[in-house]
Amino acid sequence: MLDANIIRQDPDMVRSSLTDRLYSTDLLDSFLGTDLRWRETVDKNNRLKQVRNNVSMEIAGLSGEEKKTKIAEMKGLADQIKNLDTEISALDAERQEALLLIPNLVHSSVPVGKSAEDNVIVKTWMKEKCFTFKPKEHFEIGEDLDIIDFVRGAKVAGSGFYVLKGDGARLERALINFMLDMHNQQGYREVFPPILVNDESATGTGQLPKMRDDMYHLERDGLWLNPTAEVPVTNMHRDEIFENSELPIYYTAYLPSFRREAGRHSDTRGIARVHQFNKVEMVKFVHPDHSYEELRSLLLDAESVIQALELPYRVLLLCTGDMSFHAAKCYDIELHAPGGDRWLEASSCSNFTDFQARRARIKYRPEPHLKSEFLHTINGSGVALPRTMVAILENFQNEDGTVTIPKVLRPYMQGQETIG
RNA sequence: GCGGAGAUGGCCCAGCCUGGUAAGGCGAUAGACUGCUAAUCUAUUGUCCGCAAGGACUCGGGGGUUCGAAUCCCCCUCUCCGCGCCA
Repeated sequence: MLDANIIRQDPDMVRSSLTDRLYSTDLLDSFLGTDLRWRETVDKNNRLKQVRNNVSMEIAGLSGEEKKTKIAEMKGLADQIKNLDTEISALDAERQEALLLIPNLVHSSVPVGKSAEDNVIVKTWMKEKCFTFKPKEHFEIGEDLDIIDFVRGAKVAGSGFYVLKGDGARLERALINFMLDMHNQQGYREVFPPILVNDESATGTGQLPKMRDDMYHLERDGLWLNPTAEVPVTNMHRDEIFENSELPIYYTAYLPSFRREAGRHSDTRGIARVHQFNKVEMVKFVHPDHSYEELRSLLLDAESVIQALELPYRVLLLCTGDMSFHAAKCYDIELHAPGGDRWLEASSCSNFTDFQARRARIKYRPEPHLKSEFLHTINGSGVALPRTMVAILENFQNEDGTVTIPKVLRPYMQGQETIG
């Protein structure tokens, strides 16, 4: 959520940010109009309330006929105030609605562009792997080795779900432990939050109202299955104020995540795009002055996981048109999957600046006596499991159909060196 | 799920029965005073509107009654205690 004051002061800046992100500027105009009417009405009502407060004080000191007369006079005023209150809450709801749908302002270093094609490759690590045989795609490998079972997944929950079996399940568990251990060493505190989140949490990080259709909803209890650990982890501190000395705060969390992937029709084969997936996430709460440095270091922390796994990857700086609406700046890490010669997004590292903090009211106090201000939140996957699994299976496959286990994972698999 | 007790400013806590517009304390910061620290005194220490003067709002959340609600009524959330159920 943007600061209403900034929108009022510099609407043209907001307008150009919206345009760069390929958003309509209708929301901005609708906000400005409603906001003005809201402020006028609040002001008008405050004047009436001032009269009411003053007269009520007088009444307390009166008695008899005089008191009765005053009270009679006030009845009409009470009705007027009540009507204005109703009007104000309707206007406020309207302006909040617009405010919640306006995307974050883009950082000046973000390239302007329309689609994924305009993203900028800022780093490439390791050469794409060359094979002396034709590499298989991960779903073939998974089924040949009987470590991924799509049929059983579909039977249990439906299309878009799968079962990991035997060494597949163990590899998943090894990856989770390896990643958590690594992030622990990098200074992130491990947490295991609720998987279900309420409306306030989903609004706090920006999933609601815009992404409503992409989340699973439990109607009866009013809860959502988290689409990313970013939601519960960030919302742990909703409505909290930190002392400056407590920042920065780093968390890491392993959590299953759920996405309905409504309206998606391509990429249905395999485990690269599924409804339920594991992810190890990093979340930072930082001082606004340091958020871009913190983003860079978080990106490096995510990269180091992939480097340790010896997987070829590249880092993209997303353009304005391809960024999610709550990010001010975002890097994607893509893994190379040689089976289908594809690049798979395994991590998205974003600086949300004060966008989420304002929605979720997460503040810090610059100095003990000073007014609290919104801090900045940053997060990134470190990293998404299924796509890492795809990259491992496809990059480490051998001609005989077996898969070599990356060295760093072997301690997590009782020293086992291959699957199959 | 049932019964009981609670939720008050950054923190603690009074006020609620009997409606009159949030007392007091702690911590923090600034100033005063004092060889220094401490103590003491004074001020500041929630949100919104407003350039400002100023005003409005705020007692877990939402409704209602009233000229006026922390206080009375209704609904909801969370916490604690007991009971029930349960991996």
